[in-house]
Amino acid sequence: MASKKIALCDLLHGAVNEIAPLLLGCVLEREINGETLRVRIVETEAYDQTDAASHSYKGQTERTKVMFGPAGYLYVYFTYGMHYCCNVVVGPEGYGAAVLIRAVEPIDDISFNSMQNNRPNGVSGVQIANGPAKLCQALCIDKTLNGHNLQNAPLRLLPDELVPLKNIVHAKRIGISKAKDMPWRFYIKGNPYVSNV
DNA sequence: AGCGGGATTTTCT
DNA sequence: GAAAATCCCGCTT
Repeated sequence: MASKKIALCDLLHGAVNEIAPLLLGCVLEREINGETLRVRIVETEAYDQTDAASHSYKGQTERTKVMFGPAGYLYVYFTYGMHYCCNVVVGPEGYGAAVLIRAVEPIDDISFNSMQNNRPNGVSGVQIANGPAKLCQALCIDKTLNGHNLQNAPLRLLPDELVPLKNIVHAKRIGISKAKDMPWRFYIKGNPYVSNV
């Protein structure tokens, strides 16, 4: 036993604002077109049903029903007429909570190159995945993955290195008009892929 | 470096 | 009918 591995279901047990920082450092493994892309999560934001900025705030709807389902599933929403963003559903079934994945870092060159090819107009460098809609485009995540179980192919969430607390920055959220002051955005200190530093 | 606007469609009022 | 958990481009300091 070289390292103690955490099970996904254990990691997702608790309050959403406690789980959001724990997802930093976890790996997303996306299988697409015969390739396996691996990225590390470097920035997250917490949302739950007590929060005026959350899609689950006004109760369950057709769009948000995945947020009210069991933990460990993917909630994908479409916004601004052109963008997808993805969340990891947490919390007990019946409670609407999820963690928005805001930025990821490719783990190897194969992942980096494929992700860059998935982004239009020669976007390169950290720009390929330093935002919630950017990473969805880079990893080909759209509404067909809404409600997907993250323990299965073609998209898995794998607990990995726990990021030490001293390397995690705790900040206000970005891009929302309500409840802006809730310090529910988390990112890895100094990581180049973090958005809007 | 920073601000402002346009793209474009789903979702809810 | 309006707003939206965004991104990108162009213009101004």
